[in-house]
Amino acid sequence: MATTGTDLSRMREMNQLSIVWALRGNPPSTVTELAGRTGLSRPAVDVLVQALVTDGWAAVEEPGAKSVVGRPARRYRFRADAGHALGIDIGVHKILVMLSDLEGNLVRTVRRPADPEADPAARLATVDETVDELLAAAGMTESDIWGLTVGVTGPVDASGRTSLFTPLPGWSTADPAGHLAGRFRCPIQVENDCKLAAVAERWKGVAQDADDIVYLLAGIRTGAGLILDGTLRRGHGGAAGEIGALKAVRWLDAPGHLAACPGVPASARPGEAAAWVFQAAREGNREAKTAVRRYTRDLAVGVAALVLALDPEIVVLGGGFSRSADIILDPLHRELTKHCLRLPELRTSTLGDESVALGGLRLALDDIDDRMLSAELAAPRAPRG
Amino acid sequence: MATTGTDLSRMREMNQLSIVWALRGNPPSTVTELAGRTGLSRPAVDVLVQALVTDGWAAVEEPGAKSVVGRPARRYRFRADAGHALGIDIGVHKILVMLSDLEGNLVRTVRRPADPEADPAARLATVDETVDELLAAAGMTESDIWGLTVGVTGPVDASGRTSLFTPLPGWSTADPAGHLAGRFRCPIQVENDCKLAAVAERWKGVAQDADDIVYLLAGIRTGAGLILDGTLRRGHGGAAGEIGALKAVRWLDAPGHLAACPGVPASARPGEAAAWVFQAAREGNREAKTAVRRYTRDLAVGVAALVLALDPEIVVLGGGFSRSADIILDPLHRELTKHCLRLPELRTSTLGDESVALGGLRLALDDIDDRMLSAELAAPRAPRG
DNA sequence: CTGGATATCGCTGGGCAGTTTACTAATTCC
DNA sequence: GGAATTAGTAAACTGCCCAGCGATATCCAG
Repeated sequence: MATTGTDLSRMREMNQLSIVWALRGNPPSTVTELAGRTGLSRPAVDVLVQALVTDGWAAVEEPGAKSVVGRPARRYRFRADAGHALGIDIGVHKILVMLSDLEGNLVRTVRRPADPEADPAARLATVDETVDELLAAAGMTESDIWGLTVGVTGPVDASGRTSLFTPLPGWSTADPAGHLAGRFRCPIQVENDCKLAAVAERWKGVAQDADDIVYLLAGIRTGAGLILDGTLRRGHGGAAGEIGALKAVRWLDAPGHLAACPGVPASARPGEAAAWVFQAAREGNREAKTAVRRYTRDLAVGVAALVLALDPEIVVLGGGFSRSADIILDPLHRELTKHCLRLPELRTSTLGDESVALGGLRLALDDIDDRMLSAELAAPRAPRG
Repeated sequence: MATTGTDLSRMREMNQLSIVWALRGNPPSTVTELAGRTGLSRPAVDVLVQALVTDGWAAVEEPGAKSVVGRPARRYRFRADAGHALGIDIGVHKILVMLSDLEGNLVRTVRRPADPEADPAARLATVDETVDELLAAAGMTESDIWGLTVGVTGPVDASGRTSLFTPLPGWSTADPAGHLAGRFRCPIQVENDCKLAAVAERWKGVAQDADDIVYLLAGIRTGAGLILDGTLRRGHGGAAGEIGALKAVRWLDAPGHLAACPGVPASARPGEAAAWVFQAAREGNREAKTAVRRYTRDLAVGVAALVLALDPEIVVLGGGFSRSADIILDPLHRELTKHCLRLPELRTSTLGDESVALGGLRLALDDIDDRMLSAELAAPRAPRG
């Protein structure tokens, strides 16, 4: 930890930054309020915030005759619309793109269906179309986007590829980052979908209060994303959370218990079959209940392995099957009790299928913050990848 | 992240701190060298380092006629002996206490045998005697110790107890922190032995270059300690790494394969039996080799679970059996290849049975740094727990 | 033994950032 | 309309770092 020395100019930069942090996420603030939040004196805040205004980071709101005594104060707000971020979920069945401003306020969402059998080129073409539609609807161009994250299935290596494995056909050689770099000059991240969903749960989901989270994707696929000490755990090769690959953990076969349940309509697609079984179990069907019990039993081994390895505060149940959490949660809890030393809290995701794109947004915003705000504070401008 | 504003005095403090970091771990340095390391100007460093001298953090070394041209420079050194730290390993068979200065230089080590069957009171009495002997030999008193860490077996909760389980008889209700707080007024930490060993491997062992480490304690007991992103991973309830509790992971039974090997002398104690088997396997004994293969097969399941969950850079093989790494490493590597997606590097610990106390030292020193150096820089004084 | 080369030491003036203090401006309450 | 309250602004003040200069100490060549 080679701390480097500081001089006056750096100090001013830091104070300007501290004002940005005090402005962001708060309603338009007066100089006095900012002075209170930052610990700086009023004159100092005044000078700094005016510099932020001329730089384009902040905007003045003239006082709107508030019902307070004393002279009404000018209010300053962070110009969250100075830049925007994209979260792109490249799923098996859908492409979902979300647009937010610098404060993370959602501006627009566009969703398109995707053919599960589509090859990478076709899938990326759909991504392009979806992005086109969203940008057009929002009245923006590529240069308005300061950062974006792509969520894909399978572990993502340092180059943004999913070389180890992925359920998307042909995707192990696809290069989504390279493809998008042709359009976007901003930093582009590619990340595993479970990891992004975990990030989303901590940002806007049911795990906002926790620093140590195991996110469980329970659906036709089974996977996990880890947040430790409040930051996403990627793993040295990007493959953290892939406990399902262990043979003793039967995550690959687990959903098969549901599909193999007697009575499932022969015409049902995988997702429908599971939904049928959960509904049947809800209605008391004995065989369905057995299938669910077998499923959760297999699911629990992997969760227990993660819980024992990491001792998290919360396990979040997400993915398509989390809609049937009322059926899954109890047997899962019982199974985990058998395996674990210390049982973490079990919560059910409420973000639905937007969690991956949301987590992508958060990661893109974090990256923007790292580049724009921590280093130096120039005029607002899209960072270059 | 509510960054707080900064003023001149804080800036000076930060610069003084950066000089402390530039002094520590380096040979006595000239003002010019410090200026180069910190990026500050020579006059600034001069003033700050002189303040450090009057505060007692630094000492002047008059120039010793060096073979350089030009006027010989005064050299300043960090007064690492201003305070000291203790690392205490409360093991099943031994009590080991290590003393270091603020730079982590070992000053003295004292070891005493412990009765495996001793109750907590007797064990803590042995700890007291060992500490007494060490302090007397070093010519110090309790007030010279600024921080200490106790290593024990079993997961440690927030209060410093091992309430979940521990192989030390009666220890689940023992309170080593409370006991030592009667003597020492400095901060006292209690931590799991595997976790401390992991810290030691990153500090002075074979994993100094890695940020993501799984430490495997392979001995009569089996356990693990995790370092992620360069910091010890404790877990929300202090039970991270306890993957051995999973039934599918046969860590409890694994060493039994060695003890049960045909041909082991009936009189051998557990540790001796394992050593006998490893030696026999080395000499080509077929049954011993089978026992070792069975042992590593069981061991590998748990390691694979940790590797798949965390995707570390390095797995360090430590514990008593690591002396026979030549026999274990190959079959372990083969088994891991079967289970894992991406195989981390496998290394063997070289720290021996001092790793727990060493890791305790590192944790105590980190705590001292956090309290003394990051916050404010008063005159050197032992922090209060 | 002496003078030059070299690098540190110690000092001084300049600039900058934030604080304190004081004063003026704008609004509400009575 | 005046008192009370709060915001905006300007000045003086303090503290810190930096650039630059002369003084100092040592080595080395002749």
